[in-house]
Formats: sequence, C-alpha cells, structure tokens
Amino acid sequence: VTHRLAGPGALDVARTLASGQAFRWRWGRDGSGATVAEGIVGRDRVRLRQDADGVWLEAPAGRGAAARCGRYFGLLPDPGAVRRTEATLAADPVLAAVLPHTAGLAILRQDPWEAAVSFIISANNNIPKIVRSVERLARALGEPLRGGAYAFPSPERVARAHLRTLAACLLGYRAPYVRAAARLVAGGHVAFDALAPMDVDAARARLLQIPGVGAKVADCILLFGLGHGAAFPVDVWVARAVSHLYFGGRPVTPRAVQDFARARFGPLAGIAQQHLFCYGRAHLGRTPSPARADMEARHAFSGS
DNA sequence: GGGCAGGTGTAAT
DNA sequence: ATTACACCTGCC
Repeated sequence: VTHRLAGPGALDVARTLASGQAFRWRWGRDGSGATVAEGIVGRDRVRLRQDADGVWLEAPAGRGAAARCGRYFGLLPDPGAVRRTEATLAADPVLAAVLPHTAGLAILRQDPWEAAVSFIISANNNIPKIVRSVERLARALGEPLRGGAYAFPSPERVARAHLRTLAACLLGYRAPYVRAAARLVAGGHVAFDALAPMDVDAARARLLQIPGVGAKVADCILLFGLGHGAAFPVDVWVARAVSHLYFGGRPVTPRAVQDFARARFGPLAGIAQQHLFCYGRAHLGRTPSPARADMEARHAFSGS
C-alpha cells in the first residue's frame, strides 16, 4: 500500500535531501528515472518514491507514518503554506530569479534533538563525514528498528555514554560537546518543547548556552528542528550567495548577512536562506585557494 | 605532506 | 565588540 505525500511540483525530494538539512537519507534514481529515497524519520524507516505523479510513501504503510512524514517534509499541517510563502518571497527581485532554480525545496521539520547533535557535528566538517558520524551514533546508542536500522539515540542515552564511545563515532573534538548537549537536554536545562513557541531571539539565546553551539548551529536548530522560520543560518555558502547576489561580490561578515536577511525577509528569512543556499551551491562554485588548485592540477596530471 | 571541510571556543586586542 | 588561531578526521 502506498500513500501519496505530495502532488506534482509540491516537493522535490532529491533537491531537499541534498540541501544539507538532514543526514540520515540515501537517495538515487531507479530504472524509470524516478527518485527513490530511504531514510529514518523518528522511529520510522521510510521509503519514498517521486515520479511524475508526485511523491509516494511506500513504506511503512499506515496513516500515522504518512502524517509524521508529511509534517517532517513541511507539507502538514498546512499544505498550502509553502506556495504562499514562496509567492511572498518572490516580491524580492533576486529571489524571484532564484526560486525557479530551487522549486520544490522544502524546509524540514526534524526532531530538534537530532538536529542539535547533527549540526554540532557539522562544525568544521564535511557532509560525508557528518553522515557517517550520525549513522555510527545511531548504531552505537540508538534503538534498533525493523530492517536493521537504528533510531537516533535519546539524549539520556548519549548523556550516559563514555567519551570514547562518542569518539568512536568519529566525532573528534566535538565528542564532549555532544555529551554536554545531551546532559543539558536530559537534565531539562534545555527544553525544546519550550523553545518552539518562544520568541526567536530568546530561544536562540538558550541554544547558545550549549557547548559547540554557536550562531550558525543555533539557527539551524531553530529553523530545521523548531520551526522558527525567521532563523537565518549563515554558513559559507549562504554568505557567498548573499555577497554575490546582494552586495556586488564584496565580502560580508556573517553578522552583516544576518542583519540584512532579517531586515529584508523578516519571518520568512529561513525559507529565503534555504533557497539562497541551494542556489549558491548549484551556481556559485567555491573559490579554490591557489594551493588547492595547484594540488588538483598535479593530481589530474599524474592521473592521466 | 599540507590544506580544506556547512564553525566554535578561547585568548588576545 | 572584533580578530587571530587551533581543532578530530578523512580526503584530495
């Protein structure tokens, strides 16, 4: 039994999963060209398929899972919210030009605890390694699910873990941060349920008290885990995109980017951020240092 | 072998 | 209030 999550054009699964919001998905294409994706949403091991007719939830069957999945992809409780939001953002001429390139990009609503740990790990790191770290954490400390997968471990479980257990998950120097975060959450000092309805800045100030959580990670937790649409995470890609698209390519400090975004997009800044990020990664390549360009040239030469 | 990768903490202005 | 630096680890 399959359940339709979204109609044609409402959600681009591959684009959304490739946008660096979540780290527990694998996806690709099948023989017919449809996108197939497998991932973990809470305690559900989810299988998705996107073809010309829309997005289909293939497993697990059952209405509860469909509702949880719809909420995760931002399609529920208000299916029309994304369309209205993007229409509003298109009033900005730059975004009006960007949005056609980023259609179907969703802002995920993840478990805030999982988002917190994932983005603490993301600091000074790269995506393949973040994925491996999160997977190892789940395998080491998470609850087993059907099919050999593991749920993301609870804060209580991580709080009790040995540092060497966390280090074995390739966390490196972030291991103590993750455990400290777990203890703050398990001890009730950081209550995500209370942060969601709170004023954005107040919630942000709370998150910043967690070791390993700085401005960027806090904004990721707010946006991807707590539904704070005004949060505007400034990473290297967004800074690059904003600099290029709004500041004539001049370098801009992260703080200036954030202030600009807040003034320009207000409560929709986070959604704007995700589209700028997606556009930046696709169309604004990184600027390689001379040393790196030299190395890559050497490798290319020796490999030919 | 050295720099880099979705930043942050810390110590110095 | 801003500005250098170091940093686990795997990869090129």
